[in-house]
Amino acid sequence: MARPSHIAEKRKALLPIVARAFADLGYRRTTTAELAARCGVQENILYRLWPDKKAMFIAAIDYVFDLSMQVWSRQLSHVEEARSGAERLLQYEARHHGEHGHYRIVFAGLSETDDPEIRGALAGMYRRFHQFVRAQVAAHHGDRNSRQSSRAAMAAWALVGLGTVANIGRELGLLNDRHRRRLIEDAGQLLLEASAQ
Amino acid sequence: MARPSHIAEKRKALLPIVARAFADLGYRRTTTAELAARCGVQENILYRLWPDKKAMFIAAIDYVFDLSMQVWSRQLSHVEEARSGAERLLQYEARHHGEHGHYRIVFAGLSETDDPEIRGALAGMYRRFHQFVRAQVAAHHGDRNSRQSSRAAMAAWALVGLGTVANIGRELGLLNDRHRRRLIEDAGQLLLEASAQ
DNA sequence: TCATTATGTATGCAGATACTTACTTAACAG
DNA sequence: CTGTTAAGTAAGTATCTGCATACATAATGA
Repeated sequence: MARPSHIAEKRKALLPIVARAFADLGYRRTTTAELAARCGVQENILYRLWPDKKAMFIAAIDYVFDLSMQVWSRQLSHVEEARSGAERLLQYEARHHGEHGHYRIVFAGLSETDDPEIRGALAGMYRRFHQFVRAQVAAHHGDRNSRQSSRAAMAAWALVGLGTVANIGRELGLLNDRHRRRLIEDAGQLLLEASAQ
Repeated sequence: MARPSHIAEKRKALLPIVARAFADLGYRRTTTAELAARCGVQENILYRLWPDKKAMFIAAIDYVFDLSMQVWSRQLSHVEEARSGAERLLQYEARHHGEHGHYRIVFAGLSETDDPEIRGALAGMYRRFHQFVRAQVAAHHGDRNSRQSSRAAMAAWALVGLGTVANIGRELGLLNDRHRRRLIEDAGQLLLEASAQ
């Protein structure tokens, strides 16, 4: 009939702003009024794009995951024989880890883990994240898609932990850029090598 | 004059309850009304013990740190020559890591890191925590109080990260007890050994 | 005993906060 | 042109929240 909906595009356009708000303020302090103001719209418009505030938050979680996946696969697509994908990602992260502050959304979510929907979104996100890292580790070890060793899985979790503590250290001013970089590079390499059976 | 104050004792008595509330609910959702109800007192009584809600939260942060320090030093006091302190702590954590859910207070705090007081409390807590782990790692490496190597510092951060990701994995149901235990034991041992120069 | 101070109860309040309602305006298909 | 529906504006509401106040009671030292 009349006037096609542009809801999907609008969602896509506002999502980065919404995600930044949640990253800046955490879940509770990010009020719907604040979100609307940052987006330059009225609150009810946000409620036409998402059913409630929780859905906006979950969309933000998915957004930051998709974004870092995008960045990482771009990094992997640069064909280079000298280093494995894992090594290239490690080097990239050593330089750019967490520079957008998006991980703060994860911390915010981890304070709301008794909500089953938020918990589910976070769990799925971590699962996919870990799966990706684990595949890179396994490839580095030379396992070609065969049943991946549980050592690779363990190393992948440890690497995720490394990234997390690097973020915490940055956030709290306990690790400067140089230290953080060395931490990720050295400990990362160590985990990568030492876990190779 | 008249009637001595028991404020310090009351604070001490209520602190575990306050800490649990923050761990269960995060910072914002833990209302002063909720705190009062859990403590079985009226709100204004809490405000006689601490100047404001933020102070209650910071007290909770310190409390969980003191508590785990207490547990750890008890673990270290069991004299045993076969294993280093680091190894004993690792083994203990592999079995009991995060079982009180207190680390959720940290996640809550990390969502409020733009508040300078909370950030300061968290940073101090992490600093002392890391310092402790680092000393254990250095001792394991045989460095007897001399200038501790930066490798020990790095390994200590990685170990803290390991604990963090183990907590996240537990919280989100991504790591069961068995996996979490193996992760801490194996990756922990690996970090301990491989970082020894 | 009495002045002083801790402890406890009840209630108040100004400003959020998530979400809604009522209504106007503008785009597009037929 | 026109009927339909999306996009936008403005204001409202019920409830919550951190914190304050007013007042009664009880313990204690002098």
